[in-house]
Amino acid sequence: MPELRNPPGTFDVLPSESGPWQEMLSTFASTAGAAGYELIVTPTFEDVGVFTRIGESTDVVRKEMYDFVDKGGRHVALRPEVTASVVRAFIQHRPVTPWKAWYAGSNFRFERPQAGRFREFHQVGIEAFGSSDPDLDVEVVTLGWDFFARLGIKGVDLLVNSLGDAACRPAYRQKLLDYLMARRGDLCEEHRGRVEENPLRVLDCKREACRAQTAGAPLQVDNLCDSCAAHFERVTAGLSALSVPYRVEAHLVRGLDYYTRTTFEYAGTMLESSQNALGGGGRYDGLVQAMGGPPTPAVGFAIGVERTLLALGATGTSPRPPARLHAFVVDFAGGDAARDITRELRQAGLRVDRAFDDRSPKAQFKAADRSGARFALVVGPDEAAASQVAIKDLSGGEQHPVGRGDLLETLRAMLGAGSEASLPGRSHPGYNRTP
RNA sequence: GUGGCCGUAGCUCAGUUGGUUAGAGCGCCAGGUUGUGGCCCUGGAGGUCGGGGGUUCAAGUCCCCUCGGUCACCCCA
Repeated sequence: MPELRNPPGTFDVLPSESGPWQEMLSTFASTAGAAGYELIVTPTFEDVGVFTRIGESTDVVRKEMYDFVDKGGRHVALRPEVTASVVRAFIQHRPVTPWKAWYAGSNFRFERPQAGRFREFHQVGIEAFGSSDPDLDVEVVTLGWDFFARLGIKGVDLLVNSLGDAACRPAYRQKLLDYLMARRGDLCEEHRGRVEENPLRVLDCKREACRAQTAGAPLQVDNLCDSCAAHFERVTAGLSALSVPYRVEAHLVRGLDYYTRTTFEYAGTMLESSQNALGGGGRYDGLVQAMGGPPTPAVGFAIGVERTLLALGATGTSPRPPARLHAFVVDFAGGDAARDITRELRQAGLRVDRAFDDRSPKAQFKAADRSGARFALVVGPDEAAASQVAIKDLSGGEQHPVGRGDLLETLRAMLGAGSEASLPGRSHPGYNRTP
């Protein structure tokens, strides 16, 4: 065992297995970009206050925060999620609305790692500020759905719910609390003493005791005020109109308690592990104001990169591996040709690699083969003396010389317009690895 | 924070009731082919048996502690 290792709950994505990451991020970028969302980059750490506003009673804030006092005496925290940072940036910079942003990056939560759960994990997500139009909810939910579809992931369940707003949530909360208090003794041990703290949580409890009691509990969706009911109706109607299959899950209560009205989750039914939420989000019409900004409705989602990659492995569909090399230079005539040719071809837009350390021809050809390159460009003493390069097709074996000056042109012709599609693929054993 | 299972070469693993210099396959490097990969043959490099302590004439093997991994609870991405 090496002395120095990555910290618990973190991991390396090695060059040989980073293809799916790149594929996933570029797919997300183009999906969000096509809908008018633009990249936002915010700090990975913030003043701890940015995150405590997202809900003092949530586990994320209470016990999972990676916070510390820095050398300047500031109490900061590595972000446990990105939404709070985006809201902070929105308030700080006051952009004109509607304001639509997407992001990708690390998040940190101090928890015991397990399948699909890490201390540093990655999310991609979008946030849209300044509109309470239910059709924006539909756009956001659909974007996430389409993202999974574009990756070819099968078996995603879309769960939607409405948590109401300031007008109808308190009344419902009281109604639910009355119902639960009457059955308090039959709830699970955990919730028996915490009903008043957050009655909605009980609905989400997975224990048998609670489930039995909450089966007939009043539901928020049945107790929405007129405007929330109309909003939710428009959202579900929109999803139906766009043929996005969803299921109303009245017990869906998300972990961050800033959500209002629409909440949703993408559940991976293909995952064997118990962490099967691929992503989730909702509307948070009160958060901007709660964090000191102007009253501004907003909606967004976050999707877990690791879990989505797990889902890709589980469904057996993998993103196309990245293109490999066009050519690999084999030079055993001193190295000048390798040095010059790689530069020339790379500047011309080709993907080219070479060997170093003056290795034997055999070793260099072996390296060329392993690189997945389509052609080997061979320069030995004979070719060097004649100012030639031998182009060898690595899939077959035939080889013929061309003049040094004709190399680029000839190679381009042989590659067939140099399209990416002409590159050989390669299997990626790392695709089914976790993460 | 709590619990189950697991730590032997880069990877996947074997190692007999504790008993001599700890093995295999794959991978890597070299040679077979004075200049040619993918197949084959031969050879080589690579290990404080996660770490520490204990029991014993003797520990990879048994005991304790610790670190790490993994899965689950909780919660969530």
